[in-house]
Amino acid sequence: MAAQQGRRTGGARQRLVAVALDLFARHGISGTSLQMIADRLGVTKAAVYHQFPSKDEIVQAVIAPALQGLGAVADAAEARESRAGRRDAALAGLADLIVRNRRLAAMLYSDPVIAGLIRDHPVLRGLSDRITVLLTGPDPDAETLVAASMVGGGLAAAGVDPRLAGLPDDTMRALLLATARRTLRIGPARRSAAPIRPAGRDTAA
Amino acid sequence: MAAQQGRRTGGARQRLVAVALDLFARHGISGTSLQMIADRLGVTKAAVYHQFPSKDEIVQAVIAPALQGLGAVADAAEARESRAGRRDAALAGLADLIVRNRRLAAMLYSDPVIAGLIRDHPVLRGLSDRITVLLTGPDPDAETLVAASMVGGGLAAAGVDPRLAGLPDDTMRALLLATARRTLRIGPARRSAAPIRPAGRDTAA
DNA sequence: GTCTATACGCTGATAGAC
DNA sequence: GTCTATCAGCGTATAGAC
Repeated sequence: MAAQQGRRTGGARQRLVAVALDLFARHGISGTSLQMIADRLGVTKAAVYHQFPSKDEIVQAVIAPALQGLGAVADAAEARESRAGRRDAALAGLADLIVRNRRLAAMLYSDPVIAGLIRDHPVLRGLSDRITVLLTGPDPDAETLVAASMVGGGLAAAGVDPRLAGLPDDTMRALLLATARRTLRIGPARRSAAPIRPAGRDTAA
Repeated sequence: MAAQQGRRTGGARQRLVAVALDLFARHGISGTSLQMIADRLGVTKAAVYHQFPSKDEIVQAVIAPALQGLGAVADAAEARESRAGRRDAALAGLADLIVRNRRLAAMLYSDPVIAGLIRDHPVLRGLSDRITVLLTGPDPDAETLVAASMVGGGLAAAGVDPRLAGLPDDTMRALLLATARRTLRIGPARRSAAPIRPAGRDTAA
């Protein structure tokens, strides 16, 4: 693993974000110190502080691509005319995002620090709500709500599951989508719900 | 495993474990300091250290009932004769455990510290593997593995979802079970798969 | 961009009085 | 069971040299 040291052109900033993502996913955000990040990069803490003014800004930089991806998925899905179309597009977009950013997605879903961020930050909260509405419709009953909750958590959990790490992306995406649709009581996906390409892939673990 | 300390003498210990669970669930284990626990109890850190020799032992005490519950579920499920019976019993037991220990279940599933514990501790790892085998059978294909992974993560996610916090336990248990069975491509539950009563309920937040 | 050096609060943890 | 007092180490963060 040890994230592509060979990339000479790649800025120090990019390498820092990559190792931070890896450490955040493994130890959690609170469980990751700037010292750990610096050690992994082979530099000192001060060098880290040269790139980012605070740990919080590192967190922000790490999750930025995922937020951008989620925003793009929500935008695209909301543009559909039918409710089923919006739901299908959101689901396909989510599955695709998870596959291409496996660890990042799980971190977004499970880290308590992120949960606090979503709780407090209006923009993030709004994004989270938009996705929920896309999946469940405006006034979901308890059954739909439970299914949507399980799909969200299930997608994120599958994304990091080490037993699934070896699955090719295409297979993984198809299985995630099919299983999620079954959970939500939707029939097999139609071809129309093509994934979108918003955010870059996770740097290799 | 410090479940039933002598009613009078164990009062402080029980309260400590209860607030620790609440704080762990909210901020994660790494994000919870002994100072936070002490403050919530209205005592000093030294008083906390009088009850437990280390933070690690507090973590152990918090997750003990869940581990005991999981062990009981696995034992009961493995006693069934048919594979479908084992799978059904495991699923029903899991759903029941989650409902009665909502926050604890989610913490077990998502905290990086717990993940490390499971990775390193042979007993915990074995328990986790037993549950997986009960749900998927001995040699699962990729599709079954994805479904099982999503069910596990989904159950835990639903357990803490604030949108579902108001659902009565009976409703929640039934919906979790039905949705999980659908995800795993199993028909409606038969009456035989009755839940087991291993661990106490979460202490209120 | 990276380094050394440093500040200072908070961390988990210990010792001993009440 | 709880307290005060104290510890070494690590946490984030800053200043200034190279």
